[in-house]
Amino acid sequence: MDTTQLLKGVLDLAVLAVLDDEDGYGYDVVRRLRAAGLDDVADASVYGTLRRLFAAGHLTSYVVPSVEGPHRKYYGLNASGRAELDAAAKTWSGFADTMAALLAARKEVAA
Amino acid sequence: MDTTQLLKGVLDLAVLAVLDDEDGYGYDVVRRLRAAGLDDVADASVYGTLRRLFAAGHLTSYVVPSVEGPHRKYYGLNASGRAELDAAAKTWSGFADTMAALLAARKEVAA
DNA sequence: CCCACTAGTGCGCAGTGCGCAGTACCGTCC
DNA sequence: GGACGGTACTGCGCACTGCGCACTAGTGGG
Repeated sequence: MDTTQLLKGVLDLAVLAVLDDEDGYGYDVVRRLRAAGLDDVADASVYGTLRRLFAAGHLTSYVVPSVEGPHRKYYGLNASGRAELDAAAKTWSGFADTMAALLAARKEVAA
Repeated sequence: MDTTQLLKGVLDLAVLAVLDDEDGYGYDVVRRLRAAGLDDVADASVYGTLRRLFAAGHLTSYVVPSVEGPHRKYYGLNASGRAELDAAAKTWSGFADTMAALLAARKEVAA
């Protein structure tokens, strides 16, 4: 099974969740997601997601110069973002529950 | 949040799970998935998934004529399919757990 | 000087679910 | 007996989104 396909639609949620914890910039969000267990997220995906969420009006953005490299573009949740996070989390939970029920109903091959 | 995106990569798993329960044909699998809570799966997606899984060697197939409509193309899991189901279920569980942890870590806005 | 790490952007591709149209078989209703 | 609706499957092209890869650019080290 391809884990990158599982990310479809969920990466938004993951990024929102990470940013709700604390503002962050792309490179850092990638690290946090990896640390959280999403080992194989590609950086391009995260940057793209951030831009998409920003364009959708869910994020605020501000640039902070760095002493150890190029500037960092920080992103943070605004009200719309928090609402979106809430809604997405709810949708996800419902979906996950449905899948869990579907899997529980199958013959117990690997008990 | 778009539920159709959540299905990406998971539809295989859902179809495998449904077929593990009992052999079925496309039209029927759609109904079973809908009944299981996956309300908005499109039939074309299920047919496509079945063909893909069959092409991948995970399914057996046999045609059964029907007295109340066109023939039905039944699909069933073979050993490879069951192995795939097992692996996919495991992958999914791990992924779902990771997401759950990520969501649990966020500030409790909607306790 | 070249390389590695940090940080971001852009382009085009790939997988997969969906919409929609079409085919075909059956029973019913007018 | 022809139109219609439910059953059942196929095919085509589109949309979304994650990924690979190349590129820019700043910093510090061998």
